[in-house]
Amino acid sequence: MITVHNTLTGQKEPFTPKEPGKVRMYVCGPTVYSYIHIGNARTFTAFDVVARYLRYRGFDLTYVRNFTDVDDKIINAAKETGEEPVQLAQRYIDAFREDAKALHLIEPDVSPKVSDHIPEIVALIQKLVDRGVAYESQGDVYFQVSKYPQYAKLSKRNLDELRAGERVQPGEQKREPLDFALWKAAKPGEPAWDSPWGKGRPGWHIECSAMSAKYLGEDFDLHGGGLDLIFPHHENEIAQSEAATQKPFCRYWMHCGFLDLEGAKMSKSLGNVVRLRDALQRVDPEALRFFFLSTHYRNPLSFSEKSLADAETRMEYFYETLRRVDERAGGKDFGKGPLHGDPEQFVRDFERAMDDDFNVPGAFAALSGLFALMNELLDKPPVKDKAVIGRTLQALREVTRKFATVLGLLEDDPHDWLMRRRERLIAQKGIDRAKVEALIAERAAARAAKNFEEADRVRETLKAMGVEIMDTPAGTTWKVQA
RNA sequence: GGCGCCAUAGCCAAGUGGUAAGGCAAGGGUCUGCAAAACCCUCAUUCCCCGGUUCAAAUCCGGGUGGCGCCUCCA
Repeated sequence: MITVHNTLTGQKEPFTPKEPGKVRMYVCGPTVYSYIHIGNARTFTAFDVVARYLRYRGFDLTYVRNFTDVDDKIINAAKETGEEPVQLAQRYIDAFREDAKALHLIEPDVSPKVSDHIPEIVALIQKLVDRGVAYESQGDVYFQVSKYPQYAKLSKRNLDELRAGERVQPGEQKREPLDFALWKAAKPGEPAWDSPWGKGRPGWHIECSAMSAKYLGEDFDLHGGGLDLIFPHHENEIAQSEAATQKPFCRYWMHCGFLDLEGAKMSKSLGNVVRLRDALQRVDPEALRFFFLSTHYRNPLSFSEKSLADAETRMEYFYETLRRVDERAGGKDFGKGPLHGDPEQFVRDFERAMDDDFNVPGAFAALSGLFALMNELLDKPPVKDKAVIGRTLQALREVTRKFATVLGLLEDDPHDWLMRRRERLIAQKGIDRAKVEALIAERAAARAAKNFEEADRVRETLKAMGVEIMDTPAGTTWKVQA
């Protein structure tokens, strides 16, 4: 039984989708006016793991994540670049797809764009107008909040307080301050579509109501997004959808906590926004995922170079272990027979943590135990029987594959991953590979001649260059110190 | 001001009534010509503070203190 912290109730609840065995999930995707930053990436990674785990648990999942490609910010950005807004939006949709792939995010089943769903949006607005909860005013259409008594049930705000703080923007034609735009009359040069209220474009919130209804139905199971979307975006979605359909909208609302930069908020005005694609130049994608997942999704997460380096060191441990396991036991036949211990115990621990509101940090404990045991079997086997060790290593390796599928980690070939990381570090530190190899050969000669003083001197020289050498039965290998 | 979140070892971080997961760092050990890697051991009588409820609280309640988010575009 999976439990989920539901923002609607503020509590952890048993997760029971409307239709048994089937989950319909909607995650608010990016507004494509620029590249996504690492905060966006954290949220998308969190829901990526939610989606993966629901599938792992056997649910038939329909996963929708939209692109908001019609919006004020896009129009403004396009003014600066001189592009057409649609063209700029498409450029950033393409960029997002690249970023998402690089971060190992699974593809949603549907990635709808606002610009492809104007008819659905217009129809939904019309329905709200017909029901008398929305009104036209000089080419704009507004949702009348006072007509929806349950307004603010998600964010639990006091309506009077909200009214006191609300200001009507110049040019807006609202009856009441809290009313929000469903449709905005076109201004010259802006993208516009025909509607019963004249040329215009959708307001911000309506697209999610229209598109989720189209692909998931009017009442679906899970809706996700960043913490900041609770108000007003999700609040407004609920109001629009429920006012239109006269039935409860989404049943479970999940919100991901913020990522900050060592305590400081990431914001454009501070000039400290870290783009995902820039971060991925410096750190391995899986290490970045590991970092995102190292704190529970609802808690704040603090980004720093140190935390990134730590994550990568941990990934190196995992991959180094897997490389050795594959070398020892990969593709071999150890026959049938008993195992050492119970590999399934790790699966049970993993699932118990994940079932509890997707507690990935808790699941990492199971992962740690699994890797410690693999290393123990490799280096200090507690049993003598080589077949038992081999079979157990293979079984444990299979368990890591299960976890990998859920976490989107450790999906690479271990050898490839380690080599790629080494290449990146060599490039970053500007290490002269030929010189390293020459020094290692020099040292090998010294060792062969039992001249250990000389050998140690070479080791020190390499160390000063940032290169660490390891003597193995197969010869001396080296790696770059992170 | 309103709403909400958070406060656990040097650091990161789980744990929402039954007596403190996991990781990093550190110290000791095994292994090694020396190292590295790996493994083993040690590392919070205690969970921001003060009260209360309970046989029992990091966990529930009340009151503080400190940090943060939203209330305006924001993942």
